Amino acid sequence: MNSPQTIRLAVIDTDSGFVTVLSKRAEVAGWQLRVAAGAVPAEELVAMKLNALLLDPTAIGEGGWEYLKRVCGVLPDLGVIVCTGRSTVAQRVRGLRLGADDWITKPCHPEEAMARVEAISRRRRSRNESEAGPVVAAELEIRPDQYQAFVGGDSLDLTRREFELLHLLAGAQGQVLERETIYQRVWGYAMAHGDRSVDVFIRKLRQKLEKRSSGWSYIHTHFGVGYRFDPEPLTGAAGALGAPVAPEPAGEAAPEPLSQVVHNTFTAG
Amino acid sequence: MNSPQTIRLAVIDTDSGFVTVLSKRAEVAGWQLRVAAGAVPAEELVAMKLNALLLDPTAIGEGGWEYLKRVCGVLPDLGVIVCTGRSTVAQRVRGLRLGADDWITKPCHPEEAMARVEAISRRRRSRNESEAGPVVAAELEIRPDQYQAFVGGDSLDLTRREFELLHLLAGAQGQVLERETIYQRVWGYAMAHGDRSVDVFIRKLRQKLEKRSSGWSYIHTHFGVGYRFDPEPLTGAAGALGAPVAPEPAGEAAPEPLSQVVHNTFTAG
DNA sequence: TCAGTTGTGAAAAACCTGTGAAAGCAGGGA
DNA sequence: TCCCTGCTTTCACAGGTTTTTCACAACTGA
Repeated sequence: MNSPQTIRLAVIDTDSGFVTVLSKRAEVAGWQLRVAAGAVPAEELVAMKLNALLLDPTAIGEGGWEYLKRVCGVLPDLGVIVCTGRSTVAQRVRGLRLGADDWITKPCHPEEAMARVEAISRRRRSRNESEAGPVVAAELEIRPDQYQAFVGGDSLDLTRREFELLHLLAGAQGQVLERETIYQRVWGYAMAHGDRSVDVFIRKLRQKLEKRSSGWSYIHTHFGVGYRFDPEPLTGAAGALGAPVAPEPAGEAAPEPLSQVVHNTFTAG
Repeated sequence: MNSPQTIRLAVIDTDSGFVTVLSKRAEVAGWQLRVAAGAVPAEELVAMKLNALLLDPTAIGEGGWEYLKRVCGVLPDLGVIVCTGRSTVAQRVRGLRLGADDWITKPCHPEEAMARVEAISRRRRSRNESEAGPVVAAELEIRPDQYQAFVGGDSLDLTRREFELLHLLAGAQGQVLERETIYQRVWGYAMAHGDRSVDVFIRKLRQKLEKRSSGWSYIHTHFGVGYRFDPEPLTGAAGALGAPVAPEPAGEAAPEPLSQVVHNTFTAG
C-alpha cells in the first residue's frame, strides 16, 4: 500500500521567511520536508523519494535554468514547482516548457503553495495506485506484501530489484514495456543511454523462474522495444528435469485460450 | 513514438476576447480545440478524449464549484485548469483541493495559459503513454500496447520501424502522406535527399500484409506524392476466400477529430 | 521517347540482446 | 575499524536482427 497522504517535498530557496512559514505549516500537515539553500545534486533528489520539489531558481543563481532542465530530465516523475519573485510571461513560459509543472509568483500565501504541491502530487500518486494484492500467473504467485514470488510454496529468492521488476512486468501482463519505461518505474529516474541494467536483471529473473518453474516461459523479448510478461507453457520436452511439471495443463492454468491470442514474439522461434 | 503532441483541449468560458485569441494560437500550434460557453456534461467530456480542460467557473454560474468537483471526480485523468478573474487565496486553495490541477488568474497571457496546458498534458501523457487504443482496419488489428499488428489473432511479426510506419499510416487513414512527412514522424528527424528508406519499409509492410491478409489491399501509392492507407477488398480472383465485402469497417479507435476551433456551445445539459 | 519515380533483391553497416565476469557498494559482524 | 557477503552496476564480446544502402528493373506521366 502506498503511504496514505504523506507528501515528501524538497524546498530549494534562500528566502528564509517564506521557508520558515512554509515549514511550520508543512510540519503541521505531517509532510516530510527537506530544505536546501542551493543546488542539490540530482542523485540526492532521487534518494529522497520525493513527491515534489519547490524551487526558486534565484537561489541557485546562474545555472538556474540549466538546473531546472536537468532535474526535470533525470526525474520525469517528480513534480516541480517554481516559486520565485517577479517574472515575465516569457520566463514563465520557458520554465514550464523546460519541464516545470507549475509556477508561483512571490509573494505567495503558503497555503496556496501547499495546495499546488498537493495538486501536483495527487497526479503522481494516482498512477502508483493498485497492484497491492497478490498476483497469480501460471505457476507463479507474486506477493507484494512479502516482496517475494513463489512457485508451489517455494520462494524464488528474489532480491528487491528483481522482485520489483517482476512485479512491474506482471502488473502489465500482456503489454510490452520499453526499457526506458521499466527503468523509470523500477529505478525511479531516467535511464542513462546505454545502460544495460534492465537486461541483466531480466536474465536473473529468467534464471530464477526457470529454476522453479521450468515448464513455462514468462518473459518475452521484443526486439528493439522491450519486454513482455505473458506466461506460456513450453510445449517441447523441455521439462525433463525431475521437476514436478504438469505436462499439458490443458485446463485452468492456461491464462489464455491458445486458440486465439497466441501472439508470438518475433524472436520466439 | 506516440501520436505527436497534438493536444486536445476544451475551453469553457464566456470571455470571447480571451477565447478568440487563445483559439487562434491553439490553431497555429495544431491543437484540437473545443469551445463552450456553459457546462458540458461529463460524459461528453469523456467522449472527447481530452488532454485538458480550461475552465472559468463563472461561465457556469452558481454550480461552478460543484461542476468542477464532479468533473474531477468522474475524470481523474483529465487535466483541469481553472482560469478566472480576481480570486482570494481561499478560493484558489479550495479549487485546487477540489481537484483542479492549476489556477490561472485573468487577465493572463494566452501563451502562458498554453504553456500551463502543455505542462499538465505532459504529465497525463507520460502516464497513459501506451494507453493508445487498438486500431482496426479491415482484417487488420493494430495494437500499440504490443508494438504489433494482427490478422485473426496471428501476428504479422513486424519490427519496430515497420510497426511505427503502419501505425502512422493507419492513423491517418484515407489521407495521403508525403515521404518527407512520414520520415519526419517515424524516424524523428528530417529525411535526407534521396533516401529510400520509406519505400523499402513500405515494401516490407506490403509483403507481410499480403502474407496474412491477401484479400485486401492496404497501402496505395500516389505517384510523385507519397502513400495512403486505405483498406480495399480485392475483387478479383486474388482473394482465395470469398471476400466479405465490408467496404468501410470504420474501426475507430482514434477519437473523432474535434473540428479545429469550433466556436459554439454544445448545448449544456 | 524521355526524365523522373517507384519496386525489388541482396549486401553492407549498424544496432540489439544474451551472457559471463569483474568492479563497485552497502550492511552486518568480528 | 576491517573484513565478509550479497546485491547492483558496468564491461566486453559473441551471435543474431534490423536498418540502411545500392544497383537495376519496372513503371508513370508528359
